[in-house]
Amino acid sequence: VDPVFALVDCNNFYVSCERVFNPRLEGRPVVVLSNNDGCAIARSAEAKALGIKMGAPWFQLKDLAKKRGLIALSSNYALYGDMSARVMDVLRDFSPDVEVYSIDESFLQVEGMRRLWPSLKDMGTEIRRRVGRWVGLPVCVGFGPSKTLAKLANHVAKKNPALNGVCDLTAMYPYDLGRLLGSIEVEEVWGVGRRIAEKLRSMGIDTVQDLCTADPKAIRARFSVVLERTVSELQGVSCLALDEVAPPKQQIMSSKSFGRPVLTQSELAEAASSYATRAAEKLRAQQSVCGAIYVFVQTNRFRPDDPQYSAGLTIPLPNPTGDTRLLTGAALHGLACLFKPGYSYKKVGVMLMDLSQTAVGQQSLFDAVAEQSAHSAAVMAALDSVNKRFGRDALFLASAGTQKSWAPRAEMKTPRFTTCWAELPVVK
DNA sequence: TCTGGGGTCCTAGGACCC
DNA sequence: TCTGGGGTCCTAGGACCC
Repeated sequence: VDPVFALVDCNNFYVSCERVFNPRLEGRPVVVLSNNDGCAIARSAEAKALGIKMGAPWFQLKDLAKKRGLIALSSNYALYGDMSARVMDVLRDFSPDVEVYSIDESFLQVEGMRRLWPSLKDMGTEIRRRVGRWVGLPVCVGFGPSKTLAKLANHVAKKNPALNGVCDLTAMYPYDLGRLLGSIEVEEVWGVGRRIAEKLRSMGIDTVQDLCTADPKAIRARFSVVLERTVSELQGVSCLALDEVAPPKQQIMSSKSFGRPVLTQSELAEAASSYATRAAEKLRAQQSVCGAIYVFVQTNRFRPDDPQYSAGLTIPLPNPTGDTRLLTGAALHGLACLFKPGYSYKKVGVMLMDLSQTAVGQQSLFDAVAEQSAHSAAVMAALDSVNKRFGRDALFLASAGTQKSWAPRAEMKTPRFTTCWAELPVVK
């Protein structure tokens, strides 16, 4: 049986999540901002109509807020993560084979389920209806014989209101499909970014159809095996399999911009300790340990007249560990080496590298080290269970600080409506 | 005053090995 | 005239994704 993939993608996901709990946002231009209230990373249709670009800095949009009633909200990841999980649960009713590709989109493999429906179009329409009714979010559905074509179908569904949010490329005649692909710019293809699009255009490949009919070997020679695969996928040959279980991450990063300039080593250290703690939690959640930690600091590159400084340092760990105390200690040691007074710092971050799975961890040659690491794992298990029960950071290292006056700004954040008892919506 | 934070994969080139 | 050749591992840099 030929594979059929569906790509289900939520429309303006973060904005749509906010609208579920604040219907007054319907019909109005709304953007959700990145961390530190920096850039617009989600836009309602009305905001797009005002000409607001993806990634536009908020300080440049404030004028629109005054004059055109643009509403900006800080990002609320607790809310979006929970809404995402609800959507994915609904999707699992339509196929057992689901790959959660990002917070707002999933691939489904549906060839085994299609006979339950008169057509794929009907299946897609029901997916839309059910996610809309049960979760409250609008989605679009694209079907294709490969993941790349399913992605493209989703794009077509989004751009053509007449399709009512569902596009099935598998049902099209080759001639019509060719005409359709010929009307879409090549950069809309999944895996073709700005640089590759530029190079393709210089070769006379402007539309998706041009890329689809290109010679795969020539593409491989001038680009790489990745783009060659993309061409095959566009031709309807599925090369990318559904990945149902996400493999453990190979590196874990935690870093954020400061809400204000930071000058002192002690404040940088609080932030580094906080981010090392967060990264270590993610590390343990995927049953990994890490063999090295990278710490970096940066000044504000958008202020070229200020003295600039950017540096990083990798600290190898003598024994792989997931212990917040050891990782924080290493991070702070690195920071002490990096810190130079007299600069106005904008960001600090840590990256955990050289990860391995706890179960296959190499045993230490020395009994004392093995004993220590067993003790450390027990302490971390206790720490994680306390924080799971009483809330994040119920128990934390004092080095992370208590005031955190350097914390990123989030001045327009909505409540955690679905994940925090104290912040449940109230109906009056 | 004010400009995000995560990730992945591939390639090229050098070191090194037999 | 006439430099071997094949392989692995590592790193840096570049491209992409959301």
